[in-house]
Amino acid sequence: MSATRLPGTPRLLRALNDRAALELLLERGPLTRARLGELTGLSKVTASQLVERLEERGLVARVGEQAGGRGPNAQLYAVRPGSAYVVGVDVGAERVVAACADITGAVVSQVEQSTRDTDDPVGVVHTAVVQAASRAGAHLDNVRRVVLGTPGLVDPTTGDITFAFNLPRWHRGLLAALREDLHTPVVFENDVNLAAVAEAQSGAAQGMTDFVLVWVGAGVGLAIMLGGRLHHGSSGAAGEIGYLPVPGVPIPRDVSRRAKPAFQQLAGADAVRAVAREHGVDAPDAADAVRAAIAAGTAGGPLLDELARRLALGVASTCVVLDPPLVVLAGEVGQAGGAALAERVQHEVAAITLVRPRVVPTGLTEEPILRGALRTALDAVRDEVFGSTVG
Amino acid sequence: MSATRLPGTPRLLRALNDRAALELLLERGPLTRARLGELTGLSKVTASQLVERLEERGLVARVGEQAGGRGPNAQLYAVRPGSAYVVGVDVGAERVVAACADITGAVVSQVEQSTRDTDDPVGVVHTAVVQAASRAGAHLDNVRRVVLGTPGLVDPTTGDITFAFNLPRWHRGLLAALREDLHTPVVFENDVNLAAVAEAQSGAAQGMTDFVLVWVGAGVGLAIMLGGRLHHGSSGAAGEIGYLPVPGVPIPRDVSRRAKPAFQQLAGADAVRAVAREHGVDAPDAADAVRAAIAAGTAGGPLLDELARRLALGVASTCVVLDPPLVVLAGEVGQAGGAALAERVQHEVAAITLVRPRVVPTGLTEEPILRGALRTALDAVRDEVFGSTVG
DNA sequence: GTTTTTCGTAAACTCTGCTAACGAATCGCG
DNA sequence: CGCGATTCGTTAGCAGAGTTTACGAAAAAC
Repeated sequence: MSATRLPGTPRLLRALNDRAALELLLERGPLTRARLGELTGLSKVTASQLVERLEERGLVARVGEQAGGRGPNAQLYAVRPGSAYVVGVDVGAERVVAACADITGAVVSQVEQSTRDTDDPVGVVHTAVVQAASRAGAHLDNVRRVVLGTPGLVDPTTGDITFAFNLPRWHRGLLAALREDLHTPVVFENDVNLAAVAEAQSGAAQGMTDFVLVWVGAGVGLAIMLGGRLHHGSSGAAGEIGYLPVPGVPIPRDVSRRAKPAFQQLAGADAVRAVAREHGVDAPDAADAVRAAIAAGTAGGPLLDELARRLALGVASTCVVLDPPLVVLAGEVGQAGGAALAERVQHEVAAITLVRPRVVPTGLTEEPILRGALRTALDAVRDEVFGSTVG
Repeated sequence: MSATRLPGTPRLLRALNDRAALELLLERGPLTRARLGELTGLSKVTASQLVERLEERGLVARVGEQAGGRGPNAQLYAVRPGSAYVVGVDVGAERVVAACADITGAVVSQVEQSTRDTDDPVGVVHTAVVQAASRAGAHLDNVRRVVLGTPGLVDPTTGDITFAFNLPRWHRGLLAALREDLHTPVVFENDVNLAAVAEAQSGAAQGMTDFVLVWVGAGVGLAIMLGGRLHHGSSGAAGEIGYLPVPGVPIPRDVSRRAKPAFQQLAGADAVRAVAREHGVDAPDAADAVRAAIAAGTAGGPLLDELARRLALGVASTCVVLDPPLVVLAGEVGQAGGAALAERVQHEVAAITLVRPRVVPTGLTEEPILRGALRTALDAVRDEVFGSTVG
């Protein structure tokens, strides 16, 4: 009938303040009641009651005393790590890495397994998740969310994988299998998107709310971070820049799963190897080729220039549309290229468009996709456990 | 010292509820105290006190009675139109249109003037603003904001125009001149962005929070609406798709103000006229040429196909990056092309990329830029006058 | 003309946070 | 070593905001 809004009852204040306090405890480490009052803007006595309340709910705990001050020693409080856990998984084609983090974000365990020598890859993933949890000492009931990072597109309405270009077929059964006996939400997320989340948390885009991450590996991909949130697009296909119609490659007039996307053909790992060969660098792996070029110093310049010229076409298209302040180059090739490649791309982009984004290489080496998966899971779980601010 | 957050004091509730009530009064017309209670979720008593408060603040007023019910006639309340005004201006190269709207959004006056026969265009704009206000019966002190829609880029930090491709020089002096004696905020906004705002309010994108608008006129431009808000980009240059590096046009290796942007060369009005001539259609104006092709029925097909093919390159690039659910074609050429052109573009985009956005022509004929300017001004002014929800 | 329903307003209560005051603990200084 | 100065945490009373309950008055229904 009438779309009634959420009322504006006093109870809302509690939720708001409790949430703010918990967020502060996570960000600024253990805090005293008094300090928490200052930071939230609440009075000393209200802050004190708030802590008591959260302690009763089991969300925070006393973790020590702060000596050295003038008056009596203040009690320090922190979020209780054990109040909830999450599991993140990097589901690659050949290996699976799972990790478990507590609600403070501390990574408590990590498991890696190969899927090459098995004929039950779904089982492998499943076991990895369960193992990660158990090694963390987390009861499965206390694992509140599992986020799986994979290549391919995720349908934003169903959460299923809709299009998987070079993705093993078995990923399909994964959601169902995990959801069946883990009584917890399980979600997919695109791997490149997760890498961007990690980059924003502790990589080259630390503290930035707006930037894009260009992934250059076997395929090329793009993650878009706007206002601190990922932009997925209406069908989850935002950032599939492999399909950019760029100059220099014939545009397939009928997109099918067979046709090779234009920009991908120009800048994917296959293309990188081919270009490297033309420049006299022969390596089994695209990233190796790039590293060789960099090691060669001046002699490697022309190869890097050519790669930058190609990448710049896609980066320029992206930047002309979005005008981000920062572009992060990631993926095996992007990482291998380092500052040398990033600088060249930045220069090249500035040459062909008006926008002049900063282009930098990834600042992460250790499992960016996995870290991003954990972070994504944490954000969602904190909303649940701490009580959402918005209703 | 310590970055204290906003407290969570009871007073915040007032602000929240008052704001919600005002918003409802704007959206759902005059309301009784009881109905307002239902819609906000507040109790009858609180809603009643709320109305009283707003009436004292001069923001709402009794506008009648609702007879026909069972009990005593309920009093109807509505937002007082005169509590604030805004002025929007479409600043074109050859003419200026200004309009004044009251805080309810009703357009109260509209003024149009040519800038061709004068050597003081700044004065013309200035006069138009003042006239629009006075004809609306609004005292200048009560005009709380002026939004100027112009071509060119707006620097998000300063609000000044940073880059104006084919923009008369005198726009520079405009901000200063208006701010000098109007004691009110004056801001520039890109005209294409404003068209998108209007389209979302009452055009082809009505009710959509995510879509893009492609402007095809003398130049080509793009406006990006995400989550109901315009995306401007870090330097205000988001959507300058004239600079897209598309196949079929040599990419200028050194972007200067002289060099013609690639996609612009392919799909701007000049290109449209040229293509039309090749197809045997000779018209003084690009939009006329398109209309002629449509009027020609089957015979005009090939021309429209070619235009769609060209436009699709830019639209595809945009959609590959953003994956919007809807693309609106606007501008003189986009409007002239109507459904015939939009359908062809939609088909063509689907052929070269994986994403399949709906492509439709603009649903607005009357001064979209002006309407968008008014709407933009209103959104800001309501935040000020009603008290912002966020602090 | 009576009954029923609804409007608007009081009065009393609940929930939340604030200010003031105070005992207790700790350090600094004579 | 003792006293004063500070700061922690708590208790008590108050102020702001919304809720439930009750009620008189007005309009329609019967």
